[in-house]
Order: sequence, then C-alpha cells, then structure tokens
Amino acid sequence: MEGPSLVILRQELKPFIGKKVLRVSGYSTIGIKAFEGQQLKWAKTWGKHLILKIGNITFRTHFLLFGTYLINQQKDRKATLTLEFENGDVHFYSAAIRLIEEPLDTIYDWRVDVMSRRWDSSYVFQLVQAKPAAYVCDVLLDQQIFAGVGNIIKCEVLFNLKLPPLTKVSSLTMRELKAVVEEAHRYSHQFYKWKKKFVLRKHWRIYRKHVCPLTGDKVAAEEMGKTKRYTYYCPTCQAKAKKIKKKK
DNA sequence: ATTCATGTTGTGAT
DNA sequence: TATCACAACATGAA
Repeated sequence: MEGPSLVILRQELKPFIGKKVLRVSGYSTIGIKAFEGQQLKWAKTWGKHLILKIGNITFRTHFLLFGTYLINQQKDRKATLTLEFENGDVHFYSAAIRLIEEPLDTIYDWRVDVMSRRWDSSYVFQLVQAKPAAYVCDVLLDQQIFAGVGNIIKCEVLFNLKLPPLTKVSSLTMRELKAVVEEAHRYSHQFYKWKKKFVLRKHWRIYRKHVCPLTGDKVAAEEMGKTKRYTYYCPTCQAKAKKIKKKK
C-alpha cells in the first residue's frame, strides 16, 4: 500500500474521529485493551504510516506488502486490530502496529512525505543530490527521501521521465534530477485521484504491463538495484542516453 | 499447485 | 563501524 492509499484511508476514518472505542480486539500485542472506552482523537499519515491517537496512546500501523483494511465489513478471520465504534467498525489485517512514544516531529519529517502539505521539493532535491552513488530506482523507494513512494509509483515515474532504472544519481543532469523530484510528487497525487475513483489500475502505463504504450515493444521486468524490487520498464523508451558515434 | 508481489525490519556474516 | 545478503512476517491473485 503506497502513500496515496493511506491518505484515502485517513479520510475514510473521519466518521470515527471524536468517537469512543466501544470494543477492541485483535492479535496486536501493543496493549490494545487500553483503547476501550477511549476516544479516537485524530488520524494522521506520513508516507505509508497511519498514525492514530486513542485516549493518550499514539500508535502507527504499516501495511507492509500484504496488509489490508476493511471498514464496516470484515473477513472471516481475526484482524490485527479491530476497533468498534457506535457508528461502525474498522479492521486492520496483517498490519505492523507499533506504539509511538516520541514526539511525532522527532521521528517524522513531513517535508519528505509526497502527500503532505508540507512537502518540500527543494529539500528533497538536496537529499537526492546527497546520494550520488545511488541508482534512481533505489532512491525513489527510500522512505527517508520519498516517503510514500512505492514500487508502482517508482515504475510509472521512471517511465514517464524515460529514465533507465539503473541511472546513477550522479549521472543525472540537474534538470533530470529536478524532474524526478517533481514527478514523484505529481504522480503520487495523480495516483490518489485515480485510486479514489477506482480507476488507478487502468491508468498504469508500464507497471505490470506487457507492451509499451508508446512503442508497442515488449516491456522488460526484472529485479533491479540495491533494493532488488521488480521493475517494469521499456528497454526502448528508457534506454541509456546514446553517445554520439564518431564516423570511422 | 506454485509463484509472485502496492514492504520493512532484524540478524548474522563479511 | 558499516554494509550486505538473507530471513522473517503475512495473504491473495494469477
């Protein structure tokens, strides 16, 4: 689940803000019983984290690769955390849940969250620039630099910019580097709009596609970079910049 | 039936 | 000390 999806989840939780948790259940071991009878104070997101405050306890959920959630419906298995309110219920499945003891601002830098109002492109630009040896496909997945960007956004951004995934940051021009930052931000918000209308999947241009929408060429897919995440790309559109050949 | 994937974190080796 | 490979976790679609 990528950053934009977390923002949608946060919005879906709005009816429960200010409501009391009537019943709580789940596998989570953070001491969820203490939530019972307490009020859901607020919900925030940072990157792929959902951060909730119930009573005076702050905690976060992360859905990792397989996590999901359901609101006002449930699966036939126990959730990691279920919260029941007077006006409905929320279920988190396969979620990694942790208590947050520190002040939020000390652990979350809002400037790097692609979905945050406090996103700061010039700051992110600096962070990327400080990683000259990194591949662009890896740096896009770095949650300390692009919090909320996941594998789908990564692939689509690289395709939109016609960049080979294994381009080193140091070999990007200033213009390209800036474009990476802007496109990661822009596409994340586009992702959000499409996902909200349930039309995200049909707008994928390269991720999980078999042919390139521009050339009709076969799309390549392989594990790439330090992160070894599956990367879909068009070997033609995203070829390395051609060097000018000298005539013999 | 088997493989693979919207991801992160901890461990032990190098 | 730092980096790295690998394991662990958990689930449903193809």
